[in-house]
Formats: sequence, structure tokens, C-alpha cells
Amino acid sequence: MCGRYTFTRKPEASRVLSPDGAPVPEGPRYNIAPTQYAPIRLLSDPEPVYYYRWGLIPFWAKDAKIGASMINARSETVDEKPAFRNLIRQGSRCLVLADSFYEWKTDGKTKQPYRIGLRSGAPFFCAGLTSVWRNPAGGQISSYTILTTSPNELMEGIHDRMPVILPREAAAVWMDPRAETGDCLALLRPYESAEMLAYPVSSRVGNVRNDDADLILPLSPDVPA
DNA sequence: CCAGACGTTGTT
DNA sequence: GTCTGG
DNA sequence: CCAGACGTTGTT
DNA sequence: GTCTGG
Repeated sequence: MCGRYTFTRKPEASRVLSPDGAPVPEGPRYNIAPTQYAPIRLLSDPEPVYYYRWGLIPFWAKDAKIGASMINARSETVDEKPAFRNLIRQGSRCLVLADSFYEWKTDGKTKQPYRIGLRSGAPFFCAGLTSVWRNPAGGQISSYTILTTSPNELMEGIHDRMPVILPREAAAVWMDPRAETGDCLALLRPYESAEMLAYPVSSRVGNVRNDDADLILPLSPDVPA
């Protein structure tokens, strides 16, 4: 999630909101890509699942295209960068719903995608920030970015960055409107490596048009335990 | 003062 | 090589 | 993140 | 909107 991830659970029917009118997918998602709408939970209204667009567009942007380069925010500098520093305060924090993410391991000329998730198989929350952008014509785009951090032991062999995954207690602080900025920043660190799992998958995941269950199959003969 | 950027990743 | 679209 | 385009004029 | 560079 640095650039691609999954959320295969059915969106909880209880309360699902799509403020931009984006369609809510019927089934599981195996290949969520930047500029697509995906489910998050908002600090300002934490109970429902909101569909926001991946790739943060700051409210002051003249052009929505800038969102394509704001799919991630470095946690090490998020409190300094003009595009993000005000969001981490001001109640623009969110949780991104996921149950795995993909990273491409570069080895010379070859790139091998890996699927990474929790050993338990449970879904998890990633730390995110949101923004609502309005164009002069009156349309709006509600968007988000995913915070990144340095790799843990598992990820080191694959990639030099990883998304910030928040354990349940940390997620509670991240979603507390009264939480101090410093306490929020302290949560942005690598997840416990021993609780995670990674295995190679088909290069079909590279094409965003592919979005099916075969994408998460272990690439033989490298079958995980 | 105004003009222009505001971001990350990976790769070399 | 670099930008755009998904 | 990767994949795919990257251009114009004129004619139908 | 706000910060940086000139």
C-alpha cells in the first residue's frame, strides 16, 4: 500500500456511505489501486464505513491530478510537510480497511510481487489522512492517503517501506478526537514482524484490471506454511 | 514583495 | 524517458 | 504500485 | 491555505 492492497470482506451493510456517489462494490476486492474508491473509517464519524478515493487531493489543489502522487505520506515527515501537517491535527485522521497489501521486490531486472498480511488472516487498520476537494463546478472528491514507515524484519527482504498498520489499541488513540498530536505521531511505526506473513503471487496483480481471487494464491512452488 | 510549490516511490 | 490512468 | 501511452490533421 | 525561494 505503498501501492496496491486488498479488502476481501463484504462491506458491512449496517452503514455504508459514499459521499461522492461512487458505486460501492458488491463483492471482495483483491486489487485496490490508486484513484479507486475504497472503504475507510472517519475520525469525525467513526461508526459508518465511508468510500473515499485513494490519493489525497488537498482542498487548495487547482487540479485533482495531484492526488495521484499523494497516495502515501511519510510518517517521519508528515508533521512538517505543508500538504499534511494540518491534517494530522484538525480531525482529518482515518483508518483504512485492508486485509493484505502487495509490494514488488526488485531483483536486478526482475520484479516479483508479494502479498503481505497478518498470520491470523484477520483484517487490519492502516493509518490514513483525509481531505475533501471541491471544484468550481460544484463537484467534490473525498480522498485519503496511507501513512508509510520503515520496514520491519519481514519486510526488509522485500521492500524499504511499508504501510503503518495500527494494532487495536493504537487505532483507538488514532481515532480519539482528543488525542495529542505527539501521541498520534508515536503510533506511526512498523507493525510486529512475527505476526505477519509474506509470499510471492502472480504478476497478474500488476494490471489493475485484474481483480479476482486467484491474485492471492501462493505462487507455486513457493507455498507458505 | 510575488511566484510557485505543496508528494512518494524507485532507480541510477 | 516520463506522464497519466486505474 | 504497474501498465500503457506518448500526436496532429483531415476526412468519414 | 501556507510555506519557500528569489
